[in-house]
Parts: sequence; structure tokens; C-alpha cells
Amino acid sequence: MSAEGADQVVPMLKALADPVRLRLMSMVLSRVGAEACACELLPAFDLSQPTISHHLKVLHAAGLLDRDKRGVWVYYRARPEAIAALGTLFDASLAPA
Amino acid sequence: MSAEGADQVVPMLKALADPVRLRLMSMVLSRVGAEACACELLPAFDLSQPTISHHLKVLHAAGLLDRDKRGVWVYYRARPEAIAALGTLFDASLAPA
DNA sequence: TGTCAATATTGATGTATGTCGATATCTGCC
DNA sequence: GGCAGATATCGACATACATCAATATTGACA
Repeated sequence: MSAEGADQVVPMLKALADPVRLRLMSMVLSRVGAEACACELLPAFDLSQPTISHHLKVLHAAGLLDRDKRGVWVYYRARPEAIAALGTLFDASLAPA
Repeated sequence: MSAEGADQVVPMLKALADPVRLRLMSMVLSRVGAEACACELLPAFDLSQPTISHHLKVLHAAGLLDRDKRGVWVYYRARPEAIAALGTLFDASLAPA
């Protein structure tokens, strides 16, 4: 893996390398349509609303979650391509040819 | 994914969420036997020897690399179980059932 | 035993990150 | 317009981390 290749994947890994964000991602993926309202995610954690909002923003910035505002509520949807890219990372790119 | 489950996987993700360590891991995996001497890895980077030693230690502590000292040289070998665990994370645990 | 080469540890430093309280922004509704 | 609730942003703080120079440790060998 080249330095450029690493620089492409590392932001996604960094985004997931946090227990709160990994659980957020898992929660979104477990919903039908891989979509969840921020209001459903917040009560699952013993953290403040700004902190959860911050983590969701990090996941969004990494390309792992799409953001969709519907009225007052914001829905986050998992991006399957991003997950697939990480899956193949450990199956193909990282593993020997 | 539970909080405990996340806490188990996050250390491995954190270890890989660094461009230098991801490349180190990739380099080790690309060698025959998924094994490489530290002396081969160092010149591939524009970083000091202590820094590379530190990164290898992080990967070892995360359970991603085994350490084997042979004389003056130290060989690092990838742990396939760890890689497999991460692969299934994105295929099964993280993705919806 | 002494020297040299490979690797690890220590201590320091600048930067990044997780968290919070306070506040701002946006949207539906009266 | 004005209020209430959902979400985001800001500023601050403590901690974690990547990196280096200097030094220590280890092992081979003369």
C-alpha cells in the first residue's frame, strides 16, 4: 500500500477508531434502511448532545454517513460503499496478493 | 454492537488509523510468511528509527503483529486472526444481520 | 573485554482530540 | 411574530499522540 493509498483510507479508520463513533455507526447500520434519526441515537449514550453531534459530524466528514434533514430532525444514513471499501481493505488491499 | 464489543475492537482500529502504521502493516503482510525485519521497514519511511520502533510497538500491543527477536534483528509477523477479526467486523458485526 | 550495529526507552514538545457548558441556528406550531 | 424543541457551533480544557534527539540495551564478533 502506497502512502497515498494509506492517506485515503486512514480518515475512515480514524473516524471508526473511537468507541462512541463505532457504536453510532453500528446503530445506524442496524436500522432498516441503515438510517437513524439523531434523536434516537442520543439517548443511547451517557454523553451530552453537542458531543454526539460532534461525533456524527466526524463520521459524516469521513464519508461514512450521509446527512438528511427532514424538518426538525436529522437522519443519518450509512454509506455502503464506504463500508465495503473498508471490508475489502482487510480482504484484499492489506492482505497479500 | 455493545459498548464492550466496541472497546475490544477499537484498539485495533486505533492502531491502524495512522498512515505510517497502516503502511507498516501492509508491508509486513506483503512479505512471504507475513513477516518482515524491522531493518527492512525503517528505510521505507522518512522518519527516525525511534519513531518506527514506537509504531511497531503500538501494532504489537494491539495484537496485530507478533515480535520475534533473532540475534540482533527483530522480525515482526502479522497475526492473521486479528486481520480476520477486522474483516468480519465490516462484513458481519457492523453490517446489519 | 571492547567495539559496533540494531533496536528500544526516555524525556520533551507541538499538535490533535474528546468532552462539556453556553449559545446559535433552524423548524414547526400557536 | 414568538415560543419550544432539535441540532449545530463556539470556546475552553484536559488528555492523548506523533515525533524527535539523546541515551540505554542487546547481541555478535574480534
